[in-house]
Amino acid sequence: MRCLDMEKIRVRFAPSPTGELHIGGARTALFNWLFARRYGGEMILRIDDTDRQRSSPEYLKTILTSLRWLGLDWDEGPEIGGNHGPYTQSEHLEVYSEIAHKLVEEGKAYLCFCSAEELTAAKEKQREKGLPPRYNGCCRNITSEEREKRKAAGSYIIRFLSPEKGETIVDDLIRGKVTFENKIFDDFIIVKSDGLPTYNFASVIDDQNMNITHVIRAEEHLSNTPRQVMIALKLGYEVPLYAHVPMILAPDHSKLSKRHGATSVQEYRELGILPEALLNYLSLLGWSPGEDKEIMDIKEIISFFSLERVSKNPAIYDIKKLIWLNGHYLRTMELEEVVDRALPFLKEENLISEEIAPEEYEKIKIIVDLVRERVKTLREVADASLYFFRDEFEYDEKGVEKHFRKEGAADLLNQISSALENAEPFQPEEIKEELEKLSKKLEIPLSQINLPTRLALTGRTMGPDLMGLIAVLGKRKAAERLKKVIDLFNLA
RNA sequence: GGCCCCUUCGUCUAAUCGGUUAGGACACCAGCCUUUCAAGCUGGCAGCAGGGGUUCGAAUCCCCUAGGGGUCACCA
Repeated sequence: MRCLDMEKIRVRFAPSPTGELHIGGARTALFNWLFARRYGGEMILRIDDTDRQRSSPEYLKTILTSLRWLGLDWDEGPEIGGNHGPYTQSEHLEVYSEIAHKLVEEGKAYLCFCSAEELTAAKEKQREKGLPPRYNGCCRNITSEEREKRKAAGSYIIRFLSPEKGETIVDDLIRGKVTFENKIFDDFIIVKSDGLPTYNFASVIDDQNMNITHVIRAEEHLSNTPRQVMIALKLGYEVPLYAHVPMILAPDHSKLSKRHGATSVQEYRELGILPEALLNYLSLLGWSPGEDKEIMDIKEIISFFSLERVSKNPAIYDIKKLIWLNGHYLRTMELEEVVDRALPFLKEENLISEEIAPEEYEKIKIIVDLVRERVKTLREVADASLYFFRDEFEYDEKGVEKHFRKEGAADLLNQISSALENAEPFQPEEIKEELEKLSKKLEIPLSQINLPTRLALTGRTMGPDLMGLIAVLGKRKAAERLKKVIDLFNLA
């Protein structure tokens, strides 16, 4: 057990670059980061890329990008270095190999020459018999002479010699002491036939060499932990403190996967979710500040965070709450902040050009302010403001049927056009006055005027404040659009 | 199947040592506001998995059952 008063807290997030950063990984990264920041510790980023087949530099890049986008930084790791590098496992493979062979020399591990096919066949048999699939230990007692001969002849793997008696206890900060009987473990593999270490092995060595004090990771690793503890003990390492945080599950209670829709940080970013909202939401999955407080900025989350308040049970991930939170952030953030983040989405939809003149920016600001009350994502900002930037758009069919396809529609639209003509200056207040005047003159309710106006100007039956909308559009465009629908729908 | 973890409204969660009308949030429903739609405000619906103990008293402690999840890979 570690003596924590004497050393600085050091935690690590160790993704393997075999996919994008998903929501579960992001939450694990977040909890590590919060723990480090809360207690003045250090956050290390390590890349666990010992799976040659599935790891790729592209995935690594998106993971780093996602972490940075979320605002989770690291004190040591890829791209910034540190005193405990290299921070990518594939860059110091000799270390693992050396230690593995040392264990073999000491009789704590041994070479196994069984082929992958033989092993899977044997396991299949055991499964059929209803027995747990275990390695039968057939290479345990090969003589050193025989070993050298076969070693020269072909590839081999290295297995850890598991103790047959006793128990291994994992002291978990969240779950308490968890006891495993040693006899349930078979001689698991620590070095694969390609010479690369397995996760359980490499991880233990790196945690030691990087001086990791707390291993905070998802609960799926709890069952692996005794193996790691056994290795650490055999190697004479200090065992770090563990904290296994609950899993994040899909709404159908299964493990989160592609078929559950957006699961990666990157996808949420593209959907127009704000990092602030995602971080806030993620922090609430398996943790709570202990009071009725849910909307928190990152500083507050750090100040409230503690592992004692992390819950034990898995959390089912509910996108509705994330979306709601995002909407909340969208309408409470500084307007300019929202505008700046919406800009890329507007560009992507080809609503604005790459370069924006200052006066155009001011106009966009007014537009974003107008629509942000009723959208929940940045992407929706683009959709909701489409007709401000384009003159061509669809008209809501039901709306057309209801407000245009009737006697006197053309006349009404013309009257509205004239009324708007009189609004001077062309500002919401004045526009409203003119439309109200028209409503009185025609002796019809204001809504009978507003609805067709909105439809003619935007193609939609709902949207932001009509007067504000008309003002932004401008007198000329408003008149053009009102006239246009008369021809377009052949109104009488 | 073996082992391990978990179990409070549909969902995320609160309830420090056992004593609360079991609290908040999302979602849902209703009302208010209103030029539409939202937003906002107000109110409502809804939960201690089940069964045994221990105790004056249990969501909270113990046991059993059930359910969910994880793991048992030359993946991490």
